[in-house]
Amino acid sequence: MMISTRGRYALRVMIDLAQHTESGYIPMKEVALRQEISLKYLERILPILVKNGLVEGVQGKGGGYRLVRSPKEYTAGEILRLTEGDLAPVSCLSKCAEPCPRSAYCATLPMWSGFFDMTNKYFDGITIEDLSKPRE
Amino acid sequence: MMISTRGRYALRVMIDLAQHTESGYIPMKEVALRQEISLKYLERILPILVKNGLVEGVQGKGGGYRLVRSPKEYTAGEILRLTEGDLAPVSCLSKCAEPCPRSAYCATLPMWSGFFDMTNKYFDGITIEDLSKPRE
DNA sequence: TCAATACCTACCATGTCAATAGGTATTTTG
DNA sequence: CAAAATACCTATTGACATGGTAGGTATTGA
Repeated sequence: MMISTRGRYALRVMIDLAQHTESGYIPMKEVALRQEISLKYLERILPILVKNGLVEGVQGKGGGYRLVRSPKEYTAGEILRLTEGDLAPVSCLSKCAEPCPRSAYCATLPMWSGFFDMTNKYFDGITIEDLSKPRE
Repeated sequence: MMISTRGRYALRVMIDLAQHTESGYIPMKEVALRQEISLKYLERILPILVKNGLVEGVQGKGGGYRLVRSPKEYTAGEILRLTEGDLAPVSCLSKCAEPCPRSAYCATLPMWSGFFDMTNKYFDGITIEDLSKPRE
């Protein structure tokens, strides 16, 4: 299990916002209802997206959230890396890991690195616009 | 983080056994020393490999473990799926998950499925023989 | 003034991970 | 036969992450 609900919910919120861009600011209450996700939990995820400049939040009546860029300018990779920390398949490749003394001769490290690269490329090749379209 | 130490250690044990096939049965004590892994922890991982027929274990003095196939006939994918359960990136794709009621219209499911397939193909394309060779 | 909203912090229950502890069963060897 | 070496088994533990919930405060529009 690599992607937790935090990253998955963040993606679904972004998709939901993309599907309602013309409606101005969207309250999370609506998104929570549509997506069947606890509002309280979403309220803990959204600040990550706000602080990193992916969405804009406006308080008060009539407030809510909206995307600050066009949906095609967000990649799934960007959103997942923010909410999940990173997409490293093993701890030694995580950005916050201390350097492994075995790395110079580790037989499996190239395999993990290759997978890591592939993972980032895969998710960076998918935009919120792609995900917002109805499925064929 | 997708792959835990269990899967990583299992791979390293298999590689170590592959690098010492000519020596008959290899005691885990030796592998633990070479790989700098706790013997007690390895002893909890090996039964998984034995029960699934990947390695053979012989008790008693002079005993140990050995591969039952040629190193090129094991894939990293096979070993990881055994020790990690499966390689599903999200819970809804895990084999032991109850069916998700949103699957028919979930906007992100195809992305996760595509990644799941890619993951399995990547690790199924790497054999223990590949990993046993010295790095270039 | 009130309602609706974002935003904030603390808390909690559950499960997994990574390992340790302390054995038993089996086999070879002296 | 005794001892050593090995696989094999089960219970326990501490740390941590996950997936929330609870209970607020701050801000804004009507």
